Amino acid sequence: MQPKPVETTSDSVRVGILDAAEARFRIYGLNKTTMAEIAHDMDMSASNLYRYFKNKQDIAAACACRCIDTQTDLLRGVVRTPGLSAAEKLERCALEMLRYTWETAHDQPRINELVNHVILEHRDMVHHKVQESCSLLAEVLAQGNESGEFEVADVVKTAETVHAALKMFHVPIFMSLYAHEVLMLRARDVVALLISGLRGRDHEPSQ
Amino acid sequence: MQPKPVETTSDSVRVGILDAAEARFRIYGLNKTTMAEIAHDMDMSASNLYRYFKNKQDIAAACACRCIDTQTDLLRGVVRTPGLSAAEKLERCALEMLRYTWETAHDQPRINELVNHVILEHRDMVHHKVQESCSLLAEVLAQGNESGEFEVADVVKTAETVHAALKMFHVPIFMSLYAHEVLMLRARDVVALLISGLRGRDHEPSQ
DNA sequence: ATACTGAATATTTTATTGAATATTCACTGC
DNA sequence: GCAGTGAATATTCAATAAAATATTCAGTAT
Repeated sequence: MQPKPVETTSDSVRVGILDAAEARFRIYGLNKTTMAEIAHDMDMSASNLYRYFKNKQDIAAACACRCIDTQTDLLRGVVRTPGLSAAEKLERCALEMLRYTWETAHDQPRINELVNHVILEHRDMVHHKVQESCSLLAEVLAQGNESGEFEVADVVKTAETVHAALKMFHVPIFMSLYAHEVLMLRARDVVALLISGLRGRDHEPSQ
Repeated sequence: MQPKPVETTSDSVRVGILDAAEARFRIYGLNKTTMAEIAHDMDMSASNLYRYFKNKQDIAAACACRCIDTQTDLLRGVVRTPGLSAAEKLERCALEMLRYTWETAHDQPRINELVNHVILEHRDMVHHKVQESCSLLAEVLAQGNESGEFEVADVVKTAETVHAALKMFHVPIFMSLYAHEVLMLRARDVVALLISGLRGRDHEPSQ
């Protein structure tokens, strides 16, 4: 009477394959990692990998998905931290996200390249990630409304607005264009200006 | 006693070459345009082009520079329009820039690709363009301060902050990720939120 | 000296092909 | 049926040579 083992065996193999693949992708990148190598790490034949994944692209996509989830988890961690004001959470969200994006872009260029590549054929993954981020931001805005810090009419729409204004700090391309310090200061400033706006009485989302 | 003709001849040839090159770049792109073709359009030999430009990359760079200047001119047009409030100018700046970026990305993909390529080896061009944009935004903020619409302590720094928050709408990559309408609405919302913040009394730039 | 050219040379792009890798499939042991 | 394999086939990569193009240069005309 185990609790929901469902497909324990098959699933754990899948996870194992992803772990092995990710480890190699990190070091050698997607193109320089062969199915044979991943299979060898798992003590199986290359052909057997196809029992768990449709093809190599699918393994890459699943890896990218896990990376993106890590980002969302990070945000969730901040948003669900007890004892922080909404304004503090908003700032931490922006700065944590920036830190993570920066570090990934610099310390794990291979994985970053992998994610960028996968995203090209899975636009929906980006939209899903953005939506999750916005949901979390909406939570913060709602908290701000309750505590009286903010006065936001439409938390969902405004979350999207805030997310758009912070886009620059989420996107790897900009990481190589500016120094880390500059980005941190800039992010702080943008958040401060946004918070100032969220307090305002007269902000009306269009339509 | 002409007024400053300086290098009239040589300069007009340079402009002619750039016009010819740009026309071909627009249609065929940088790589599929040869020096021989540009030279033929100008009724000269390919080797003679080198009297006016160091090499092909330089012609491309000069073309990219002209495109970027067009953008800045657009912004300047909005900022120097008489009879608009600072808030109206800010919104028009954002929307005009978005419209231009969108149209360029969609109608002139070759030129866009050219600019992106050139930017890689001339980072300074980006920074210069950003600085010019920020100067113009700073003008608007200063106007807002004078008219009482805004209360901005450091117009230069805040201009950079506003520019960062609007980054998403200036950068071609995002143009293919969202529908034009969505971007327009989102830009409007971001500007509205920023304006609301610029009115606030308590916004302090960090450091 | 300035504006220019055609021929010579250097560099880049393109095409080709053999090798490496991805993917499929018929088959084995449980 | 499920988990797995090795051999066969399809696709992609990488090295190379050939062709196209960029760049230089010696020289002409004004």
